[in-house]
Amino acid sequence: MPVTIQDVAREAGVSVSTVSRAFTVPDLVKDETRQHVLHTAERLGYRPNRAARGLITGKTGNFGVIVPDLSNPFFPTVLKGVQARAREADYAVFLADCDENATEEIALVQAMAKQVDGVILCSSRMSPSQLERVVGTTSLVFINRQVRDHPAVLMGAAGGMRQAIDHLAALGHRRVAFLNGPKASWSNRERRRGLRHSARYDMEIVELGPFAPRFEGGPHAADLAIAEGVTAIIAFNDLLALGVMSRLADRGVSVPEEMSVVGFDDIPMAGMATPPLTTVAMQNERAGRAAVDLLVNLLTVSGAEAGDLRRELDCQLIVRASTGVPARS
Amino acid sequence: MPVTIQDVAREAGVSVSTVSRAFTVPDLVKDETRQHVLHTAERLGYRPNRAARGLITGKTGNFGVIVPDLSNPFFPTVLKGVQARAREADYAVFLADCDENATEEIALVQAMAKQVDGVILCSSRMSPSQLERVVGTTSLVFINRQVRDHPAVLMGAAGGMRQAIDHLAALGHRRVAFLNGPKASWSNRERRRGLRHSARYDMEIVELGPFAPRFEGGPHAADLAIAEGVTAIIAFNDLLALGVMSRLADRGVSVPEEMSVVGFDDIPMAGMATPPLTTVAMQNERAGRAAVDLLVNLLTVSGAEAGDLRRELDCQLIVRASTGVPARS
DNA sequence: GTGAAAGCGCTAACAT
DNA sequence: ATGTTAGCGCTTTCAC
Repeated sequence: MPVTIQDVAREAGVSVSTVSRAFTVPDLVKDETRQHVLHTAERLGYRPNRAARGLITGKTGNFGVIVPDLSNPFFPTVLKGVQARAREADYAVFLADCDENATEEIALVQAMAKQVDGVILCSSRMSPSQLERVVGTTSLVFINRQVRDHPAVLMGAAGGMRQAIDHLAALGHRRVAFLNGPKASWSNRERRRGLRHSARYDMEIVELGPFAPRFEGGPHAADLAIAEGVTAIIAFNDLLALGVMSRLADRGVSVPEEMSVVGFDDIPMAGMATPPLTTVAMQNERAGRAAVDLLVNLLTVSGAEAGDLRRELDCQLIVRASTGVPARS
Repeated sequence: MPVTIQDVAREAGVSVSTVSRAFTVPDLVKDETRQHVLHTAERLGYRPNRAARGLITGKTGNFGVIVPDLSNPFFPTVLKGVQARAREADYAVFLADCDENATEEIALVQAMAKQVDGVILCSSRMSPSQLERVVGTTSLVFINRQVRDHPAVLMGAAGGMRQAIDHLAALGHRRVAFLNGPKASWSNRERRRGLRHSARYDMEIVELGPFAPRFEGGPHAADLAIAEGVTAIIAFNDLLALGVMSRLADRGVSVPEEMSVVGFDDIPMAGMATPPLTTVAMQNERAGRAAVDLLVNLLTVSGAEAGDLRRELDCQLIVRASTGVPARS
């Protein structure tokens, strides 16, 4: 029932090779013939079967993306960028959600491998040894994870973290909590690194956690932070920050008058809908696009010298409301 | 470089047909042989090439999902359900974002068609005539869209809307605004329908919009609603509601003391992080799973009699905080 | 119960 | 510039 290349060839009165060439190497067929073939194909509603094509070329025109958890709004924003860029580059994308489970993640890469030219691993939860096992299965590009010299898009936290610290310091905060995210998370290490790098003699940092990077992790984290007597909280991400704020409200601690809260990630909605939450905006969508660029480049280029394999994106503090209230200290 | 069925056959000392059978029709090969083959395959790390298989069977083991906008947090939650159920049924999923653009949507369906066994169209933005054009391209299952007798998962709004209306009435509200979403949206029609169906003699409904179902649409909507002198606002969805609340805060109108706000969709974060927002929770994840069930059923069953083609999910009002403040009226 | 061979839709040599 | 042929990795008759 589907229209094949044979059908088009027969209808157009040429050989299949000519039809094939009209699509893949247009320059090799006479202008007039090509027009005719293309027109016939259009009329018949022919669309090349990429799977069949891939069988012989070894290229599928697809790639995969694996994210830890779709219900974490951070990932859809990255995906949005991936999607947009993928279509521009004429790639179709397989999506999978590994549910924060490294074993699942491996299985998914392997399941996808044969149907894709490469896979983008978003905030991979795999251990280094697990990672080694999948490397080589297919072309890999990482987002927010550094694996030896593999291509990666890294969303740095140094700039945003420094801004956050300076901001809080300027408001008079002297004792601040940092709520750790997942310990296997590169982003968490990166944020801690930024934190240490921005250390100030006049500010004490209390590290808490790790906590699940979700709303549900917030309440407990808030209780611990309050018990520590801090006047400001820097949460691993917005979701956690939101959970924290919810608990603070329940306990009658007002933000930002009594407690300043800072979150990471760019979930514009979070900060906009909850103005006292100050956030460090990440360039999620751009990261998604960059990852596709890297992958396409990797697959296109001769291979040996693949140009820059690493893309670093920075981030920026966004103060939406009156976090500008000095700590009572 | 990849391990093929040939490699396994050679290594196991059997023919390719036997290997193939060991995987697809295990009963047809002797127990002992099968064990040996499967073991060898495992050892070599062989994974059948689904594309090649699909070429001959006509089934790819993949399906596609198209959503209007990944940055609308409603869709990722549905996707989460789709993903979970897809993996259980051993399907891989193609994802595409049509950017609220019907023309894109058509193109995406056609582009996917050859690589999938079916497509799930989530809140399709296509016009009826556009829809007719893609029907027949591949098996289609709709979410929140009714197209003749095509399989669909419908998230009804009647129950939730009635609860919302009764709730607001009980609080003493007599003049309530409904902020319309996209006019091509089935969900919007469904919600309006629920609204009319729940009409009360003691309550006046002011319809406004349509507005984009996004945070950005809220501020303007809020201004119009205030100008209309309503004491409560029912927004098409949570995103819009959040935008409304943001504007209300800017204008010094406190929620819920001076204005009650109700949103739709299940973006748990929205209501949890912003307690004065009352929401009607939809069963997004379940809808995603149901859609996959429908599709799998459609592809598996003999075809003629495909069982139930429609799944209706209901919704429920969630009052998280003190919306329980009577209108001053 | 197992093997040999044909062929799915397509592209890439190799002719012409 | 175009046609012919041989497969890509797999399933599926058809023999044995």
